[in-house]
Amino acid sequence: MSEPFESRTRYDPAEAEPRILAAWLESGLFHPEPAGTPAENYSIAIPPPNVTGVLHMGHALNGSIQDTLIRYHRMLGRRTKWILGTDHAGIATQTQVERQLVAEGSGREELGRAAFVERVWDWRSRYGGAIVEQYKRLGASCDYQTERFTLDDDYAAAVTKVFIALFEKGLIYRDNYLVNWDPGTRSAISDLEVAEQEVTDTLYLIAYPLAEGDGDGDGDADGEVVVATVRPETMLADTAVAVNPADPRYQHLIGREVILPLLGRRLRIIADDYVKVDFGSGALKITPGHDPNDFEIGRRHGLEQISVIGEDGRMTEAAGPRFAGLPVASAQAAVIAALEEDGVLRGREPLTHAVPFSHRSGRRIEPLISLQWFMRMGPLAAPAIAAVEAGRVRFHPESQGRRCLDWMESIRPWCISRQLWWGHRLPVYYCDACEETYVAAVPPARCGLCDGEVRQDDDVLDTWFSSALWPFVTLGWPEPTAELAAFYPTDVLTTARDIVFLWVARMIMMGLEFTGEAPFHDVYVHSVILAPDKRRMSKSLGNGVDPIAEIDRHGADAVRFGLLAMSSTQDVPYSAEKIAQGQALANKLFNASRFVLLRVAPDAVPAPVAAAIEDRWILSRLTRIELELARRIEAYDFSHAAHAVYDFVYRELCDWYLELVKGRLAGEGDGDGDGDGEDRLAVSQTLLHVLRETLALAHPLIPFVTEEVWTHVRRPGDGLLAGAAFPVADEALLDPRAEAGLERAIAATEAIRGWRDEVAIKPKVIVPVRLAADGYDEVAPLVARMARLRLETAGAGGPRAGGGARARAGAGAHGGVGVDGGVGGDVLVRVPVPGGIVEVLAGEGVDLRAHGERRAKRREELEAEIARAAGKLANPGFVAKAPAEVVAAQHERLAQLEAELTAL
RNA sequence: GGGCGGUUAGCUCAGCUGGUCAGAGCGCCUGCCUUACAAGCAGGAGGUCGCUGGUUCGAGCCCAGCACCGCCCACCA
Repeated sequence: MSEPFESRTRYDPAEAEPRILAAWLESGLFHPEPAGTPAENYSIAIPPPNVTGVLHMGHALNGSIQDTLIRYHRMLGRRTKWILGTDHAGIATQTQVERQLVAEGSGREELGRAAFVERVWDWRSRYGGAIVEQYKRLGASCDYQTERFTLDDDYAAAVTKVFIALFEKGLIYRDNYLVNWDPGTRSAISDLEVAEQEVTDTLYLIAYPLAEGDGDGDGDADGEVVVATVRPETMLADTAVAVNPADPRYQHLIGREVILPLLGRRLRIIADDYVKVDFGSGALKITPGHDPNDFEIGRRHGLEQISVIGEDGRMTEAAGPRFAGLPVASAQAAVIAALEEDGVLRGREPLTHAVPFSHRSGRRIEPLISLQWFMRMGPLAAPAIAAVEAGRVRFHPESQGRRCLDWMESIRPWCISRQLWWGHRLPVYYCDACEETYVAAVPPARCGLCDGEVRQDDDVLDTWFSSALWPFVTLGWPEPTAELAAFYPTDVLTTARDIVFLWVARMIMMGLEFTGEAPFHDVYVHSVILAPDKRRMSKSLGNGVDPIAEIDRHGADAVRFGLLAMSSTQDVPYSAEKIAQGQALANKLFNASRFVLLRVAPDAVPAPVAAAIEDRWILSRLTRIELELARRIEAYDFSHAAHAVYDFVYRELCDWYLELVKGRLAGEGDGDGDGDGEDRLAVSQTLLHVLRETLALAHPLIPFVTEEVWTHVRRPGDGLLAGAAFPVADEALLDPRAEAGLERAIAATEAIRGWRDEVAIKPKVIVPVRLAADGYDEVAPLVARMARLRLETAGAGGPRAGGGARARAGAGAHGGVGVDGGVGGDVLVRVPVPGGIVEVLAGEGVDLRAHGERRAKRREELEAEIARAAGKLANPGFVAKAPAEVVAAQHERLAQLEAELTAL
């Protein structure tokens, strides 16, 4: 009713959104007081974005999904909490700050650990809040009052407690083990942070001469074994050569020795099934110190583990004086040169194979043996597997649950220590004097055995270790807080599939281990939004689309709607069209609301008043959309939910209902001349009711525009729409008869409009017709209105009271044929509509030839369809085996088609 | 090497337990500045549903094989 509606014909999100957001934040609606039980309440823990991060499309989609769920449940009256926070993101954050230091001509080593960590905190306080502000732009109704950070003191204390508990349980241990060494971050990383890439390397064939006097008794150095490798520099760490025990070429050599070129070490020839007979020469050099497979073989055969590559990416002393100190790349060249010199290089050929790369730094992984902390996962995975199998945690789609199970069932130890400074430092202390180790929250002042100094382990925990505790630590665990009691377990976890193992599986394990309950009962795994070119969005490709820029351009509702509409369970390319569709929807809703509010009496009470069939129809359709939307949201089917809202608003509400009631609102009423106050009030009440319910049901998906319009339709005492109730479908309003009637009316209207267009009748011309069709008792006037017809009664000679008054204005002025009254029974042409025909009594400029063509075409269609239906019914198999109702439906269809054909 | 998903209108995608299921948005063509919206409204054109067989009275929808495309897992130097 207020001024914007009178003047503005377009919804302006840039103007409205900040205002609405401020109102939401101020309302306190996003912050629930902890009370009630988790079963009554609804909570979601946000996947904590990296504190360094900026909002990308994945966040935007994930945020839109979570906010839709959160707002929906809040409107259902549940006490609703969306747990917000950020992740310290060890490697990512440290790298970012280090880069800054380098730019300043400094570095972390120069700063020292304490100062560096200080610097990161400083950085975080300055730039760390950016992404939270971006979530606000999206309209995310997180609990901004209780934002958490994975490195806060309380959080750190919880992490320490967990570490100690798992250590005491024997699940955390320290070991020398072959790890994925990332030369970029100069830290070990876990298997999950490694991604393989195809690389073409050179495969070198190297001859290892047989050692003398070791088997055949004649003392000759009578041969050689050729091995193949793409990493010749690692040969310096070889401790054996392996062959397949069944390989006839080598059987006689098993147990003998070869001489390692360059170093002269004697290597035993061992037999192991792992070696493939048909690959390369069938002999495999064994390097336990630098190859995962060789490491396993080495353990099986009790071989020594030699490390020739250090954590600094240079060759170690063990590589021998010629190579020690060289960077790996130069060492490779030097080794090749030396081998050639010695005449043992037997060949080289290109080999394309998969090689591990660091997800974090992009550098090629250097497998090497390192003293690290590990976590034994089997005992933790077992209860998680049971929970997923029993359906206590359900994945959507189910295939992701299967995938998660597969991973958990073959889970391996997790390397949890990282050689970084930014993170949760291990609560582990060593006494160097007596080599005692202490694992404790509070370190002993001095060693309990020898009274020596103790020092803390330098390493920090993998970021995912703390992330795994997210759903319960954010709520206050290990303290028995009110928040924990009210909101744990949470309800659903939504994410893309790339962190199902990295994060989701581990959360389930840790939740079960430390709280006895799975942290959520549903996991919704959504699409990855690809770039429009169908490749992954990436900085290096430069094909990313910035959601904030899209919000600036099209509004948050448009972006939310678009993302939800394009999402599915598989990857989807970003669709600018869907965003545009969302923007159009917001605008449509805005203008439809203007239409209502500029006409409806301010004193009208919103109430469903079924005064006419179209009222009963829209109320019935509204009820159906309410039922559908609730069903879709609860099934995590957001794409259909979005499209359902769109279709309802466009098709049913705007295209048909608003157009249908325009006349009644203008006071044409039931034709008594000067408008019908009673009917007008009824329409007003219904319109207001439908509008309010439409806003409410669309609100979880497109919160801003609905909230904006709500300010104009709300009544005294109504609060924000965000705090209003989601419409409860009133099934008493379902009205199949009204739906069938309108369905027929709409089909007839469309048929006549199509005909009009084809025979070139001017849009403004009112065409006099006689309706000779069944099923239009209640809706004939509606068809007349929408198709711009004037209904004559069969056999009558003059205009009817009902249609006459309405038709006069447009048609009379243009002098259309026969619209001056006095039309007789002469039928000009016949137009088929469902259930019969419309007899056109006269028409201005009807293109008879076009009409003829159209009729002929329709006749052809009908004949084809009749033939098909008749054919089916003539098939004895069909009649005998198909369900009776299907056969009956086919009979009815045939009858209708034939009736239409006859009428033609 | 194993597993999963996809192949439907020019483009991006819907199509539930087989029987009006051949659809939507965008794009395209035609007509309308109809007093909510011209970033709008009305109408229209456009597809042998990847290929080949099979099951069935009936198949985008089920089965088998094949061809492409994508993703995940995996220890072939």
